[in-house]
Amino acid sequence: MKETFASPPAPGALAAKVRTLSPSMTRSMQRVAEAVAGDPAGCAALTVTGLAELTGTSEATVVRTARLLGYPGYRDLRLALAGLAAQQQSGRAPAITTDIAVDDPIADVVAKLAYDEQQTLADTAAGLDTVQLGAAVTALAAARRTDVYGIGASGLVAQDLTQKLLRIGLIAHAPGDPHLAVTNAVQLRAGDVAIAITHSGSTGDVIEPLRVAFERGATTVAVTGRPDSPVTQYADHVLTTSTSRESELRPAAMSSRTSQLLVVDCLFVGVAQRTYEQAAPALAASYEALAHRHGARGRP
Amino acid sequence: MKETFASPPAPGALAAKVRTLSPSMTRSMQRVAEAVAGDPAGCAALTVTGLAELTGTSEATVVRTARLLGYPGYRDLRLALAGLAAQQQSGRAPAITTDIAVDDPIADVVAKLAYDEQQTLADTAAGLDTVQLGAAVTALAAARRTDVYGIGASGLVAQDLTQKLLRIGLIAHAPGDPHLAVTNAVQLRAGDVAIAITHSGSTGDVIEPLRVAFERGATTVAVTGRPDSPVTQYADHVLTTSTSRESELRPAAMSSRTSQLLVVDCLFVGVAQRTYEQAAPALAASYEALAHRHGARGRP
DNA sequence: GTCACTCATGAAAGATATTTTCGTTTCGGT
DNA sequence: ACCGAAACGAAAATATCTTTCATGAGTGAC
Repeated sequence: MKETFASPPAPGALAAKVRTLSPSMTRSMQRVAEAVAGDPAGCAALTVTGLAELTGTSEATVVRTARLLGYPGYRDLRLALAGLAAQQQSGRAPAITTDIAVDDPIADVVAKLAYDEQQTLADTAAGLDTVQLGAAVTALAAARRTDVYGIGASGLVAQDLTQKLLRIGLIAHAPGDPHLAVTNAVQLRAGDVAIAITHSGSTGDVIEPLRVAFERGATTVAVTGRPDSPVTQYADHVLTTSTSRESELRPAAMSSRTSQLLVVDCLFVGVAQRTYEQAAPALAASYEALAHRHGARGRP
Repeated sequence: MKETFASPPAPGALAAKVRTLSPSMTRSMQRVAEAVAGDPAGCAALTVTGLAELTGTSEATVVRTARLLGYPGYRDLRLALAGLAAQQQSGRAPAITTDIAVDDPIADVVAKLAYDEQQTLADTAAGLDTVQLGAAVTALAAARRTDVYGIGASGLVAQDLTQKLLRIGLIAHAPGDPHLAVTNAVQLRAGDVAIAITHSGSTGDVIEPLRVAFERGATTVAVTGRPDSPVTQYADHVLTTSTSRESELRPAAMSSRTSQLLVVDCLFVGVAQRTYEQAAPALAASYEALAHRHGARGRP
């Protein structure tokens, strides 16, 4: 075996090459070349024998055609064809810009959702004020205790942040009940931190505890999609999340959640960096504990 | 669980799949998988024998690895590799991510986190089995009631899904307590749906209620990063989430959550499509209700 | 420690796919 | 009608891929 390295198969050039070489081809070869140019993806799935049958010719002719097109043999033509097919496929992506429709096939739904969330992440990262973020991180790292307020979908984000902070040894709460939240907020004082998470910035149940914390002298942070909304009134630092367009089938909650989670992750990693000496072993310990638990229960 | 491998050869998902399946691979297979993920273009140019030599293993091992990655044999893996190589060549980012370091400035943290999560989303979307997803959606749309099980970070995802399903008028629960979960599971019967969300696939507290639901005849769905893990044993449909590599400052929970949320969103939108007549007014109604609430309390 | 057992592994046999060879067919010119 | 050249495909030869099977390394029980 020699394993010849053919000239780079020049992706899009195939159709052109077929046209150029067509005159110098015999009838059978033209049939093969046509099939290949017409449906690269389909042909890539066929063996020599398969392609020979499809075009009503023989294996030998297929190989001859491959040679004429500049490849050492059919095997290499096939590889090039697969590459071409993949490129074509990926080029056919921009159907994504449209909204999700009721009759979209499930594969499109996946693609569109993924794309939208990626977009949301990019927007959020671009729009995040790193100065405010840094200030919030500093406050968190030094806090005696931290409260995180959120309701509904944002409540889950609040809990997510709380879980993470607990993992690195900080004291954090995410009261689920609005009354409990206010009760908690009353306990805060200077040096503590309160974080309110609300997309609209107008959720009374979340604004209220933040206001209390603010008045008690705690450092307050608002994570909201509306930097001009009521909640910012009581926030020392405002972190803006991004809102991509919503639609009937894609409620705003979906993208705001993605955005909020990115912000929350940034807060977490920032704090973990600042408190590395304490955070690293704490993280390792909680990881260990869970691993054992899984080992013990998972595989009987 | 049946469906040992039914994964469609989804081109972009390869690196992710390697990462996902790596734990269940033997040493030699890992060497092969690594080579393939590391240099798709180079490997596409090699025959089985060549790749076996390169990785210091045997042809048999190479074929075995190809199988594990979801292809019928090496030939098909090679074809997919060629496709991948072509895509990379045509201007797709090589995906070089440096880990987050302790002394990274906060702006870098934001950028890296956003990029990683975007990557995770892309991987998940590419690796999601739309057939399984469709089946799960169908079951959900027709379910009398739905239970969603999850613990820790995955518990929040479970709640997120539950909240969404409730919004479109379905009956869904996400019991937080493991005992409560089992108690709930006992109530399920044929036609109902149980969904287990667990990254490791080995969380006993989540497997147990799913097993109960499974035995009661409910349709069971597992959302997990490990398609070969114990939880899939009791799952009619397995939805695989993607795992990007974790690091000290970036626990696995972070990217698995992103991935899980995408899957959950897909489920939700899929169900909303199928039950559009019912879902659309329900969504509108809940939107209305919240808007009034914000208006009333937000602006005093 | 030893034994029995499982499982990963590669050598080689077996099956396919590709390439080459070679004889037949076709076609244009005389 | 006959000749020669080129096209073509059947089948042999080769390369490549897949499967089988024996071996040995690792693991847990005793």
